[in-house]
Amino acid sequence: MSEGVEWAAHCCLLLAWLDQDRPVPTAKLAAGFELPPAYLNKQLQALVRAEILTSTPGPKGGFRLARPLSEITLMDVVTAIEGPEQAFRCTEIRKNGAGAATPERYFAIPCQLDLAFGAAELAWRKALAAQTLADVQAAAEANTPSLADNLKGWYAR
Amino acid sequence: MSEGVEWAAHCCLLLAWLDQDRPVPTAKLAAGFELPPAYLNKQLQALVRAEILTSTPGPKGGFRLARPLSEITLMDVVTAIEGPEQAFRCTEIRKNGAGAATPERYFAIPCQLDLAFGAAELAWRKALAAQTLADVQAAAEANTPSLADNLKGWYAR
DNA sequence: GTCGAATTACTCGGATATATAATGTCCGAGTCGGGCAGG
DNA sequence: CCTGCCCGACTCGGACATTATATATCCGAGTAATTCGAC
Repeated sequence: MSEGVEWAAHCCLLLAWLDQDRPVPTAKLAAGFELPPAYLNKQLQALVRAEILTSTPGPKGGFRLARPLSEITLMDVVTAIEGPEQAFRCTEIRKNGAGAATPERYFAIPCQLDLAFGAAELAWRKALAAQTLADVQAAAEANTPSLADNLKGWYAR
Repeated sequence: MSEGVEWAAHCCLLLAWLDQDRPVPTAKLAAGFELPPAYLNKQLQALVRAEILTSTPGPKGGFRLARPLSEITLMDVVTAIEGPEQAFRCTEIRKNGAGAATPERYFAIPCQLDLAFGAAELAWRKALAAQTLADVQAAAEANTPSLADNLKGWYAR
Protein backbone atom coordinates (compact mmCIF):
# COMPACT_ATOMS: atom_id res chain seq x y z
CA MET A 1 0.00 0.00 0.00
CA SER A 2 1.16 3.52 -0.75
CA GLU A 3 2.72 5.34 2.17
CA GLY A 4 0.55 8.33 1.28
CA VAL A 5 -2.16 6.68 3.36
CA GLU A 6 -0.04 6.98 6.46
CA TRP A 7 0.78 10.61 5.71
CA ALA A 8 -2.84 11.52 5.04
CA ALA A 9 -4.16 9.92 8.21
CA HIS A 10 -1.51 11.55 10.38
CA CYS A 11 -2.22 14.95 8.83
CA CYS A 12 -5.94 14.62 9.55
CA LEU A 13 -5.22 13.75 13.17
CA LEU A 14 -2.81 16.65 13.45
CA LEU A 15 -5.32 19.13 12.02
CA ALA A 16 -7.78 18.01 14.68
CA TRP A 17 -5.25 18.35 17.48
CA LEU A 18 -4.10 21.78 16.41
CA ASP A 19 -7.72 22.85 16.15
CA GLN A 20 -6.86 26.11 14.45
CA ASP A 21 -9.47 28.58 13.30
CA ARG A 22 -7.18 29.26 10.36
CA PRO A 23 -6.19 26.76 7.66
CA VAL A 24 -2.78 25.11 7.96
CA PRO A 25 -0.51 25.29 4.87
CA THR A 26 1.26 22.29 3.41
CA ALA A 27 4.66 23.61 4.42
CA LYS A 28 3.81 23.47 8.12
CA LEU A 29 2.34 19.98 7.95
CA ALA A 30 5.35 18.75 5.99
CA ALA A 31 7.76 20.30 8.48
CA GLY A 32 5.93 18.67 11.36
CA PHE A 33 6.61 15.22 9.92
CA GLU A 34 9.76 15.94 7.86
CA LEU A 35 8.07 15.01 4.62
CA PRO A 36 8.69 16.41 1.11
CA PRO A 37 6.25 19.35 1.00
CA ALA A 38 5.31 19.21 -2.68
CA TYR A 39 4.59 15.51 -2.60
CA LEU A 40 2.60 15.76 0.60
CA ASN A 41 0.62 18.49 -1.10
CA LYS A 42 -0.32 15.97 -3.75
CA GLN A 43 -1.77 13.59 -1.19
CA LEU A 44 -3.68 16.40 0.48
CA GLN A 45 -5.19 17.28 -2.87
CA ALA A 46 -6.52 13.74 -3.04
CA LEU A 47 -8.14 14.26 0.35
CA VAL A 48 -9.75 17.44 -0.93
CA ARG A 49 -11.19 15.57 -3.93
CA ALA A 50 -12.59 13.02 -1.48
CA GLU A 51 -14.13 15.87 0.50
CA ILE A 52 -12.22 14.97 3.64
CA LEU A 53 -10.35 18.30 3.65
CA THR A 54 -11.12 21.72 2.27
CA SER A 55 -8.46 23.95 0.79
CA THR A 56 -8.25 27.74 0.71
CA PRO A 57 -5.72 29.50 -1.53
CA GLY A 58 -3.89 32.74 -1.03
CA PRO A 59 -2.00 34.12 1.96
CA LYS A 60 -3.06 32.59 5.30
CA GLY A 61 -4.53 29.78 3.22
CA GLY A 62 -4.04 26.04 3.58
CA PHE A 63 -6.05 22.97 4.51
CA ARG A 64 -8.63 22.26 7.16
CA LEU A 65 -10.89 19.34 8.01
CA ALA A 66 -14.14 19.24 6.08
CA ARG A 67 -15.90 17.37 8.90
CA PRO A 68 -15.14 16.09 12.42
CA LEU A 69 -12.83 13.11 12.87
CA SER A 70 -15.79 11.04 14.08
CA GLU A 71 -17.12 11.14 10.54
CA ILE A 72 -13.89 10.10 8.82
CA THR A 73 -13.25 6.36 8.69
CA LEU A 74 -9.98 4.70 7.83
CA MET A 75 -11.75 3.35 4.77
CA ASP A 76 -12.41 6.91 3.61
CA VAL A 77 -8.72 7.74 3.81
CA VAL A 78 -7.63 4.59 1.98
CA THR A 79 -10.18 5.11 -0.78
CA ALA A 80 -9.13 8.74 -1.18
CA ILE A 81 -5.46 7.86 -1.66
CA GLU A 82 -5.49 4.40 -3.22
CA GLY A 83 -8.65 4.63 -5.26
CA PRO A 84 -11.80 2.52 -5.14
CA GLU A 85 -10.65 -0.58 -7.05
CA GLN A 86 -10.03 -3.91 -5.32
CA ALA A 87 -6.52 -5.06 -4.49
CA PHE A 88 -7.17 -8.46 -6.09
CA ARG A 89 -8.21 -7.91 -9.71
CA CYS A 90 -9.56 -11.01 -11.42
CA THR A 91 -8.44 -11.03 -15.05
CA GLU A 92 -10.51 -14.11 -15.92
CA ILE A 93 -7.57 -16.19 -17.08
CA ARG A 94 -9.83 -19.21 -16.68
CA LYS A 95 -11.37 -18.24 -20.02
CA ASN A 96 -8.02 -18.31 -21.84
CA GLY A 97 -6.28 -21.27 -23.44
CA ALA A 98 -8.09 -24.35 -22.22
CA GLY A 99 -11.03 -22.15 -21.29
CA ALA A 100 -11.44 -20.91 -24.85
CA ALA A 101 -12.23 -24.47 -25.91
CA THR A 102 -14.91 -25.08 -23.28
CA PRO A 103 -18.65 -24.39 -23.65
CA GLU A 104 -19.94 -20.98 -22.67
CA ARG A 105 -22.14 -22.33 -19.89
CA TYR A 106 -19.08 -23.22 -17.82
CA PHE A 107 -18.60 -19.52 -17.21
CA ALA A 108 -22.17 -18.73 -16.26
CA ILE A 109 -21.03 -18.58 -12.64
CA PRO A 110 -18.41 -16.05 -11.58
CA CYS A 111 -14.80 -17.04 -10.93
CA GLN A 112 -14.87 -18.70 -7.52
CA LEU A 113 -11.36 -17.54 -6.83
CA ASP A 114 -12.46 -13.96 -7.31
CA LEU A 115 -15.35 -14.52 -4.93
CA ALA A 116 -13.09 -16.00 -2.28
CA PHE A 117 -10.60 -13.15 -2.42
CA GLY A 118 -13.47 -10.68 -2.62
CA ALA A 119 -14.91 -12.04 0.62
CA ALA A 120 -11.59 -11.55 2.41
CA GLU A 121 -11.22 -8.05 1.07
CA LEU A 122 -14.74 -7.25 2.21
CA ALA A 123 -13.75 -8.24 5.75
CA TRP A 124 -10.81 -5.84 5.48
CA ARG A 125 -12.96 -2.99 4.22
CA LYS A 126 -15.55 -3.54 6.94
CA ALA A 127 -12.85 -3.44 9.58
CA LEU A 128 -11.53 -0.18 8.12
CA ALA A 129 -14.99 1.34 7.86
CA ALA A 130 -15.73 0.45 11.47
CA GLN A 131 -12.88 2.60 12.78
CA THR A 132 -12.99 6.38 12.65
CA LEU A 133 -10.07 8.72 13.12
CA ALA A 134 -11.81 9.89 16.30
CA ASP A 135 -11.32 6.39 17.71
CA VAL A 136 -7.61 6.57 16.96
CA GLN A 137 -7.39 10.03 18.45
CA ALA A 138 -9.13 8.86 21.62
CA ALA A 139 -6.83 5.86 21.95
CA ALA A 140 -3.77 8.05 21.67
CA GLU A 141 -5.05 10.62 24.16
CA ALA A 142 -5.94 7.91 26.65
CA ASN A 143 -2.25 7.30 27.22
CA THR A 144 -0.86 10.78 26.56
CA PRO A 145 -3.49 13.36 27.46
CA SER A 146 -1.19 16.34 27.02
CA LEU A 147 -0.43 15.41 23.42
CA ALA A 148 -2.61 18.11 21.88
CA ASP A 149 -1.06 20.92 23.94
CA ASN A 150 2.40 19.63 23.18
CA LEU A 151 1.74 19.72 19.45
CA LYS A 152 0.10 23.15 19.60
CA GLY A 153 3.21 24.46 21.29
CA TRP A 154 5.52 23.17 18.58
CA TYR A 155 3.42 24.45 15.70
CA ALA A 156 3.03 27.86 17.28
CA ARG A 157 6.70 28.54 16.65
CA MET B 1 -1.69 -6.84 -5.36
CA SER B 2 0.48 -8.64 -7.86
CA GLU B 3 -1.37 -10.62 -10.48
CA GLY B 4 1.00 -13.50 -9.76
CA VAL B 5 -1.33 -14.43 -6.91
CA GLU B 6 -4.14 -15.10 -9.36
CA TRP B 7 -1.86 -17.15 -11.61
CA ALA B 8 -0.50 -19.20 -8.72
CA ALA B 9 -3.89 -20.04 -7.29
CA HIS B 10 -5.30 -21.05 -10.67
CA CYS B 11 -2.30 -23.26 -11.34
CA CYS B 12 -2.71 -25.06 -8.02
CA LEU B 13 -6.38 -25.71 -8.78
CA LEU B 14 -5.50 -26.93 -12.23
CA LEU B 15 -2.85 -29.31 -10.93
CA ALA B 16 -5.47 -30.81 -8.64
CA TRP B 17 -8.02 -31.18 -11.44
CA LEU B 18 -5.57 -32.78 -13.81
CA ASP B 19 -4.50 -35.15 -11.06
CA GLN B 20 -1.56 -36.46 -13.04
CA ASP B 21 0.86 -39.01 -11.68
CA ARG B 22 3.54 -37.15 -13.60
CA PRO B 23 4.66 -33.55 -12.98
CA VAL B 24 3.28 -30.87 -15.28
CA PRO B 25 5.84 -28.56 -16.91
CA THR B 26 5.58 -24.77 -16.95
CA ALA B 27 4.97 -24.71 -20.69
CA LYS B 28 1.73 -26.65 -20.37
CA LEU B 29 0.40 -24.60 -17.50
CA ALA B 30 1.24 -21.39 -19.33
CA ALA B 31 -0.46 -22.59 -22.51
CA GLY B 32 -3.59 -23.50 -20.57
CA PHE B 33 -3.99 -19.89 -19.41
CA GLU B 34 -2.16 -18.08 -22.22
CA LEU B 35 0.44 -16.67 -19.86
CA PRO B 36 4.11 -15.83 -20.54
CA PRO B 37 5.84 -19.15 -19.70
CA ALA B 38 9.09 -17.81 -18.30
CA TYR B 39 7.37 -15.36 -15.99
CA LEU B 40 4.85 -17.91 -14.80
CA ASN B 41 7.81 -20.13 -14.03
CA LYS B 42 9.07 -17.45 -11.68
CA GLN B 43 5.84 -17.47 -9.71
CA LEU B 44 5.88 -21.25 -9.53
CA GLN B 45 9.38 -21.08 -8.10
CA ALA B 46 8.00 -18.92 -5.32
CA LEU B 47 5.41 -21.62 -4.61
CA VAL B 48 8.19 -24.18 -4.41
CA ARG B 49 10.09 -22.05 -1.90
CA ALA B 50 6.88 -21.88 0.14
CA GLU B 51 6.63 -25.67 -0.07
CA ILE B 52 3.26 -25.54 -1.80
CA LEU B 53 4.62 -27.23 -4.93
CA THR B 54 7.52 -29.55 -5.60
CA SER B 55 9.62 -29.34 -8.74
CA THR B 56 11.44 -32.08 -10.61
CA PRO B 57 13.97 -31.20 -13.32
CA GLY B 58 14.88 -33.09 -16.45
CA PRO B 59 12.73 -34.66 -19.16
CA LYS B 60 9.18 -35.50 -18.02
CA GLY B 61 9.81 -33.07 -15.18
CA GLY B 62 7.69 -30.16 -13.99
CA PHE B 63 5.62 -29.17 -10.95
CA ARG B 64 3.21 -31.03 -8.75
CA LEU B 65 1.32 -30.22 -5.55
CA ALA B 66 3.29 -30.77 -2.37
CA ARG B 67 0.11 -31.45 -0.39
CA PRO B 68 -3.66 -31.72 -0.97
CA LEU B 69 -5.68 -28.58 -1.72
CA SER B 70 -7.43 -28.92 1.62
CA GLU B 71 -4.14 -28.00 3.27
CA ILE B 72 -3.40 -24.95 1.13
CA THR B 73 -5.10 -21.75 2.26
CA LEU B 74 -5.44 -18.57 0.24
CA MET B 75 -3.20 -16.97 2.84
CA ASP B 76 -0.47 -19.45 1.98
CA VAL B 77 -0.61 -18.47 -1.67
CA VAL B 78 -0.57 -14.74 -0.96
CA THR B 79 2.34 -15.07 1.44
CA ALA B 80 4.28 -17.16 -1.06
CA ILE B 81 3.94 -14.57 -3.85
CA GLU B 82 3.72 -11.24 -2.03
CA GLY B 83 5.93 -11.96 0.93
CA PRO B 84 5.15 -11.88 4.64
CA GLU B 85 5.27 -8.13 5.30
CA GLN B 86 2.14 -6.10 6.02
CA ALA B 87 0.52 -3.97 3.33
CA PHE B 88 0.43 -0.97 5.69
CA ARG B 89 3.96 -0.24 6.84
CA CYS B 90 4.19 2.27 9.67
CA THR B 91 7.29 4.43 9.20
CA GLU B 92 6.83 6.22 12.52
CA ILE B 93 6.61 9.68 11.06
CA ARG B 94 5.07 10.76 14.37
CA LYS B 95 8.62 10.79 15.75
CA ASN B 96 9.87 13.22 13.10
CA GLY B 97 9.75 17.01 13.12
CA ALA B 98 7.44 17.95 15.94
CA GLY B 99 7.90 14.50 17.41
CA ALA B 100 11.65 14.95 17.71
CA ALA B 101 11.03 17.77 20.18
CA THR B 102 8.69 15.82 22.46
CA PRO B 103 9.69 13.71 25.46
CA GLU B 104 10.52 10.08 24.91
CA ARG B 105 7.66 8.85 27.08
CA TYR B 106 5.12 10.01 24.50
CA PHE B 107 6.24 7.14 22.31
CA ALA B 108 6.12 4.45 24.96
CA ILE B 109 2.88 3.24 23.38
CA PRO B 110 2.85 2.05 19.75
CA CYS B 111 1.47 4.19 16.95
CA GLN B 112 -2.28 3.90 17.31
CA LEU B 113 -2.72 4.34 13.58
CA ASP B 114 -0.52 1.31 12.98
CA LEU B 115 -2.60 -0.67 15.46
CA ALA B 116 -5.84 0.31 13.76
CA PHE B 117 -4.65 -0.64 10.29
CA GLY B 118 -3.04 -3.75 11.72
CA ALA B 119 -6.40 -4.86 13.15
CA ALA B 120 -8.06 -4.48 9.75
CA GLU B 121 -5.31 -6.37 8.05
CA LEU B 122 -5.60 -9.13 10.61
CA ALA B 123 -9.26 -9.53 9.69
CA TRP B 124 -8.20 -9.85 6.04
CA ARG B 125 -5.57 -12.44 6.85
CA LYS B 126 -7.96 -14.47 8.97
CA ALA B 127 -10.50 -14.50 6.16
CA LEU B 128 -7.82 -15.70 3.76
CA ALA B 129 -6.54 -18.33 6.16
CA ALA B 130 -10.07 -19.64 6.70
CA GLN B 131 -10.48 -20.55 3.03
CA THR B 132 -8.60 -23.44 1.46
CA LEU B 133 -8.22 -24.07 -2.24
CA ALA B 134 -10.30 -27.22 -1.67
CA ASP B 135 -13.22 -24.95 -0.74
CA VAL B 136 -12.82 -23.04 -3.98
CA GLN B 137 -12.54 -26.26 -5.93
CA ALA B 138 -15.71 -27.63 -4.33
CA ALA B 139 -17.62 -24.42 -5.05
CA ALA B 140 -16.65 -24.55 -8.71
CA GLU B 141 -17.51 -28.22 -9.08
CA ALA B 142 -20.88 -27.72 -7.43
CA ASN B 143 -22.01 -25.79 -10.49
CA THR B 144 -19.97 -27.51 -13.18
CA PRO B 145 -19.30 -31.12 -12.14
CA SER B 146 -17.74 -32.11 -15.46
CA LEU B 147 -15.09 -29.43 -15.20
CA ALA B 148 -12.26 -31.78 -14.28
CA ASP B 149 -12.91 -34.14 -17.19
CA ASN B 150 -13.18 -31.23 -19.56
CA LEU B 151 -9.79 -29.91 -18.50
CA LYS B 152 -8.15 -33.33 -18.63
CA GLY B 153 -9.34 -33.69 -22.18
CA TRP B 154 -7.80 -30.41 -23.24
CA TYR B 155 -4.45 -31.01 -21.57
CA ALA B 156 -4.21 -34.54 -22.97
CA ARG B 157 -3.70 -33.07 -26.44
C1' DG C 1 19.60 -60.51 -26.44
C1' DT C 2 21.27 -57.91 -22.48
C1' DC C 3 23.92 -54.70 -20.05
C1' DG C 4 26.27 -50.39 -19.66
C1' DA C 5 27.95 -45.93 -20.81
C1' DA C 6 27.84 -41.76 -23.60
C1' DT C 7 24.67 -38.57 -25.64
C1' DT C 8 20.85 -35.78 -26.23
C1' DA C 9 16.81 -33.39 -25.30
C1' DC C 10 14.14 -31.41 -21.86
C1' DT C 11 13.34 -29.25 -17.38
C1' DC C 12 13.95 -25.92 -13.71
C1' DG C 13 16.56 -21.87 -11.74
C1' DG C 14 18.38 -17.62 -11.48
C1' DA C 15 20.66 -13.52 -13.90
C1' DT C 16 19.42 -10.01 -17.07
C1' DA C 17 16.14 -6.29 -19.77
C1' DT C 18 11.83 -3.61 -20.20
C1' DA C 19 7.43 -1.40 -18.78
C1' DT C 20 4.68 0.52 -15.44
C1' DA C 21 3.56 2.78 -11.31
C1' DA C 22 5.01 5.17 -7.20
C1' DT C 23 7.75 8.89 -5.55
C1' DG C 24 9.58 13.41 -5.85
C1' DT C 25 10.14 18.22 -8.03
C1' DC C 26 8.99 22.46 -10.31
C1' DC C 27 6.38 26.32 -12.15
C1' DG C 28 2.04 28.81 -13.16
C1' DA C 29 -2.93 30.55 -11.88
C1' DG C 30 -5.47 32.49 -8.41
C1' DT C 31 -6.35 35.05 -4.24
C1' DC C 32 -5.98 37.49 -0.17
C1' DG C 33 -3.48 40.94 2.68
C1' DG C 34 -1.03 44.99 3.09
C1' DG C 35 0.74 49.33 1.46
C1' DC C 36 0.18 53.69 -0.88
C1' DA C 37 -1.89 57.54 -2.88
C1' DG C 38 -5.67 60.50 -3.11
C1' DG C 39 -9.58 62.79 -1.11
C1' DC D 1 -7.69 60.84 9.12
C1' DC D 2 -10.41 57.79 6.14
C1' DT D 3 -11.28 55.34 1.80
C1' DG D 4 -10.31 52.99 -2.32
C1' DC D 5 -7.10 50.99 -5.53
C1' DC D 6 -2.88 48.74 -6.77
C1' DC D 7 0.87 45.83 -5.93
C1' DG D 8 3.15 42.00 -4.01
C1' DA D 9 3.60 37.75 -1.67
C1' DC D 10 1.78 33.49 -0.43
C1' DT D 11 -1.10 29.43 -1.38
C1' DC D 12 -2.92 25.59 -3.91
C1' DG D 13 -3.06 22.89 -8.26
C1' DG D 14 -1.45 20.37 -11.83
C1' DA D 15 2.36 19.46 -15.34
C1' DC D 16 6.92 17.53 -15.52
C1' DA D 17 11.32 14.36 -13.90
C1' DT D 18 13.17 10.52 -11.31
C1' DT D 19 13.36 6.39 -8.86
C1' DA D 20 11.63 1.82 -7.40
C1' DT D 21 8.86 -2.07 -8.35
C1' DA D 22 6.49 -5.30 -11.09
C1' DT D 23 6.55 -7.59 -15.42
C1' DA D 24 8.81 -10.09 -19.04
C1' DT D 25 12.76 -12.47 -21.24
C1' DC D 26 16.91 -15.14 -21.91
C1' DC D 27 20.55 -18.45 -21.12
C1' DG D 28 23.07 -21.83 -18.27
C1' DA D 29 23.24 -26.04 -14.83
C1' DG D 30 21.41 -30.35 -14.03
C1' DT D 31 18.85 -34.54 -14.79
C1' DA D 32 16.63 -38.46 -16.72
C1' DA D 33 15.36 -40.88 -20.76
C1' DT D 34 17.21 -42.66 -24.97
C1' DT D 35 20.29 -44.42 -28.11
C1' DC D 36 24.26 -46.82 -29.53
C1' DG D 37 27.78 -50.13 -29.07
C1' DA D 38 30.11 -53.95 -26.89
C1' DC D 39 29.84 -58.36 -24.71
